[in-house]
Amino acid sequence: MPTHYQGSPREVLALDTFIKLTRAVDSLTARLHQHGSMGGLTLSQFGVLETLYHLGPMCQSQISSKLLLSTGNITLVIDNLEKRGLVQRQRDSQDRRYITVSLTEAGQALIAQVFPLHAAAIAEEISVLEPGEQEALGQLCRKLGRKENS
Amino acid sequence: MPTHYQGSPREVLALDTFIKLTRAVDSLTARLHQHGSMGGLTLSQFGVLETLYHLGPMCQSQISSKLLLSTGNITLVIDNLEKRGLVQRQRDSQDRRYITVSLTEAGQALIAQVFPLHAAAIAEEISVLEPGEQEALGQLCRKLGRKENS
DNA sequence: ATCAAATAGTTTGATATCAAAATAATACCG
DNA sequence: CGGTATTATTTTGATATCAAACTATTTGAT
Repeated sequence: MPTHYQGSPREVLALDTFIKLTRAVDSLTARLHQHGSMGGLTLSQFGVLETLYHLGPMCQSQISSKLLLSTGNITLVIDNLEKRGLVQRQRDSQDRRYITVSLTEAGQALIAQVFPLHAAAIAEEISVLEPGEQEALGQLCRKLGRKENS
Repeated sequence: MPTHYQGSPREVLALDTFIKLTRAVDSLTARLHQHGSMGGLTLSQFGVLETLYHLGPMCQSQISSKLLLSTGNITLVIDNLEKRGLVQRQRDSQDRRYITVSLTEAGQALIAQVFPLHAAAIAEEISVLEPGEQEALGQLCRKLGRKENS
C-alpha cells in the first residue's frame, strides 16, 4: 500500500507510517472480531463491561473518557446493555446529575467468562511479535498518543 | 492505562501492547479530526476520494477491499458522495455487474485542495517520532498486519 | 444450450458514532 | 438569596458499519 503522494520525503515517510499503523489496527481488530471471542458483544459493549469489571461501578462520563467515546454514544451503549440486563443504572443520591453504572449478576458472569477468551485471542495475535518488539511498539505508541490526558 | 488483568506475564504484556496500540490510533485520529483538515468529509468519504484521486476510477468492490470496508458500506458512502456531486457512477458496458466510480470535477477539485492539508496534519502528528522510529513502527505494524492479502 | 455457482451491488435491521442542542442539577459569584 | 456558569446526561439528525439476505449478471460445467 504505497502512499502515491508527491510530498517531501519527510511527509512521505510520515504518511506511509500512518497508513501502516491504521491498517495494522484495522486488520487486527477485524481478525479479532471474526474470531468470535466476544460473546455476541459489540466492541463498545465489551469495552464498557470490561471497564466495569476491572475498575468497578462508575458514572457514564467516566466511562466515556476511559473509552474515548462521546457521552451521547455511551448513553446509547448503556441503554442497549441495560435492555439485555447486563448492567444497571442508579442515580447518585448525593449529586443527582450522576448516574452510577454497575454490572448485574448476568453481566458479571458474562464478562468473567468472555474476557479471558478475548484476552487469549489478543495475546495470540500480538504474539507474532517478540516480547522485546512488543515493548518497543508500546513505547512508540505511547509517544504518539500523548498530549491529552488530564 | 494499566491492564488490571491477572494473566500470564506473556498475556499481560500482549494486552498492554494491544491497548497502547489501539489507544494511540484512537487519540491520533481524534486529534486529526478535530484539526478539521478534512474539508467537511467523513473519514470514509475522504478515503474514497483519496483512493480515486491517487489510483483513478475503479469499481465499488475494489474500493471496499482497498479500504477494508464492507460492500454494503461502500454503497452508502458512494451514495452520499454522489448526492453531493463529488463522484459519479457508471455501469460497465462489458460486464454489467460492475459499476465504475470516478471523481467529478468538483470531487477532483475538493480532494486536490484538501488532501495536502490533511497530509500535512498527519505528518505533523507523526513527527513526534524520529524518522528511524517511524521506520521501526512501520516494520512492527507490517508484521502485525500480515495474514490476510491472499 | 442450460442450469448451477460465483461475483457485484443493494437492501435491511441492528448498533455505533459524532456534534450540537436541549435538560436537569449543582456550584459559584456578587 | 438569585442568577449565571458549569457539569452530567439525553436527544436529535446525519453518517457509518456490519452481517445476512436479496437481485442481477456472468461464468462454467456438463
